[in-house]
Amino acid sequence: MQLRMTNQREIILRELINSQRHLTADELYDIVKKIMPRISLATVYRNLEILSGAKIIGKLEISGRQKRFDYNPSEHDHIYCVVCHRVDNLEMAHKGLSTEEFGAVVGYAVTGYRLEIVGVCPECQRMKDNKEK
Amino acid sequence: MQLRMTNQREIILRELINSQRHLTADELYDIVKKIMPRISLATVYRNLEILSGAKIIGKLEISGRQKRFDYNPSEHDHIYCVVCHRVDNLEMAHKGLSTEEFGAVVGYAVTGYRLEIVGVCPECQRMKDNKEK
DNA sequence: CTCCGTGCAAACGATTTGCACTATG
DNA sequence: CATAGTGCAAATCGTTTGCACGGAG
Repeated sequence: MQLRMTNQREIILRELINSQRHLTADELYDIVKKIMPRISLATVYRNLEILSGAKIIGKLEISGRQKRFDYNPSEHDHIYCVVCHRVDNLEMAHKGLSTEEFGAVVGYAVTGYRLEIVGVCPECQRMKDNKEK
Repeated sequence: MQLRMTNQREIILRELINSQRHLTADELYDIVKKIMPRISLATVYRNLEILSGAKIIGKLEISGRQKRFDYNPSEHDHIYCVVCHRVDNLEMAHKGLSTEEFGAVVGYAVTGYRLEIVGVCPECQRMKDNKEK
């Protein structure tokens, strides 16, 4: 199955990048609808899923209910506002700073952080090994 | 408004702690239903919300669609299995280790991490200042 | 007795899916 | 011209809420 560059996919991608923000599917839908009024929300969802699967954009599954999509697909950390729920990027260039210093760089008043290491647990490694035999 | 220790609240809390796992509301509901068959899922949701608000348990809003609740209310990091979606605790005692070393301690094969710093963004700080004047 | 907590069902918000149609490569 | 993608509506999933009743303090 190969990717086709449809009109709607192109506009969705372009508007996400132009926004320079971490939009939810429906925020992006509102923007794209102004350009292509007959587009459906389902199309936006489908394309965001496909584009993040292809590593063309990033997907954020953190900080609350709605997924947000990141115009920048490369690895980097995020900073989240508990009041308005916006998410900003943190450049890896500042690695080694404390969370407070990290926040200060982008003007945030830091109250905490969430760290989740991701991987495969011992049980699932074992199951995988068994399958490969 | 003060907290009452009802039968259902007691069982919900006890079973979450006994499990020593990070359960979703419906996983915990399945467990509790065996002990108290007429309990409703809404009661489980309400109590988990109240107990985490009172810092008696922790709430995890990361790693995917469903919230998970943590029997351990104190600050600590988590490690997430991409295959079975379980979440384990990481003890702060190991601070200073790399993410890979962190994973090795608990037997995980680490593939990455998610870091989100939490705070108040510059705009929201300004709004707050204005309100206080 | 007060009023917090409960069970039930219905409502809700975000996301996904089945279907017939369209259009890319 | 094959088949990936679309628009629409309905379905689904996790969670919340309104309401009348029940029980803890």
